Amino acid sequence: MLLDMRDYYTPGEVAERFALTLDTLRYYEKAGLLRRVERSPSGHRRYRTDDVELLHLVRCLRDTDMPIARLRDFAELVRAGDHTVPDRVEVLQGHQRRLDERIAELRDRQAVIQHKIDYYLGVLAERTPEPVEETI
Amino acid sequence: MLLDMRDYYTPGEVAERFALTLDTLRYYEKAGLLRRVERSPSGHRRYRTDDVELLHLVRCLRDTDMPIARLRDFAELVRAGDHTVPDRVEVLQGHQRRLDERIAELRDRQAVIQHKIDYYLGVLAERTPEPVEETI
DNA sequence: ATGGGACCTGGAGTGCGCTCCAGGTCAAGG
DNA sequence: CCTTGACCTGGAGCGCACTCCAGGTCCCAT
Repeated sequence: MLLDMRDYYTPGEVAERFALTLDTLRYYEKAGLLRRVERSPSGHRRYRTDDVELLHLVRCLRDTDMPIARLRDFAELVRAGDHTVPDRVEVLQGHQRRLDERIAELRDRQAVIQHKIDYYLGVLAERTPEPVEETI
Repeated sequence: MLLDMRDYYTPGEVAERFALTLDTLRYYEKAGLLRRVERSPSGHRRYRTDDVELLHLVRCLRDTDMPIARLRDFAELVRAGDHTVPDRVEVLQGHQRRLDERIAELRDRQAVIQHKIDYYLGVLAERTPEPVEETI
């Protein structure tokens, strides 16, 4: 049962894993979100563990609306070497802060919307003046 | 001290109140998010309390990423009359549900990002092996 | 009467993040 | 040998939500 110990992943595998299209994957590379990915002799991409890990983070950051431009800046820090770790931390912490704010905003807006729903439900209750059912 | 009891608002006032541009305000009207707004004899828009209230809700829904198309559908329900209140409730409740999901997703992603931050902080701590300061 | 400011119109332009396409290469299986 | 499928390229196109613009009107204060 030949365990497949390849040390790389094909574009199809990576795309599926992160629920991205091949186009998006290539777009991210062009945009500088990934380093220039390795190739097989035939020119097909080979994603290394490093790429996949970075892509995992990229996915999280995109899912939370970090713009491509900021992601590229972050990726450049990664490529620049270990001495940029403090800068990377700062970028990520800034993002977390913005996320906290965004979540708080969503909650606030939700409250306003809930008021409207409750108002509507009140209107409905009035319109159908169903007698309160009493348990004897 | 002549209290200004106008029963309408100018475009400028409305735009400022909701932090929208005049262009966006007109765009929303064209897009069907507001009913065709009244005009002064000179052709300038006059927003009524109704418009302002709807716009307030529209603002909340846009701030929480409801697409323009769905907002237009909602606005059409509003225009269609009181019998659509149950439908409106359903639209709003559906949106609340999606918001709950979105918030949950943001939190999940935040956790992943926090792991990365912690990992980086670990790397940094190792690199500068500061002796633990002990309180005597 | 003149200048400024708020507003009007229709339509073009922008930025973002993909998404699609035509035409091509390569490797494996029947 | 031929087909199939996975992948390649550069570049065009798309959907969304605005945003900007030129050229115009109206009204009020100096």
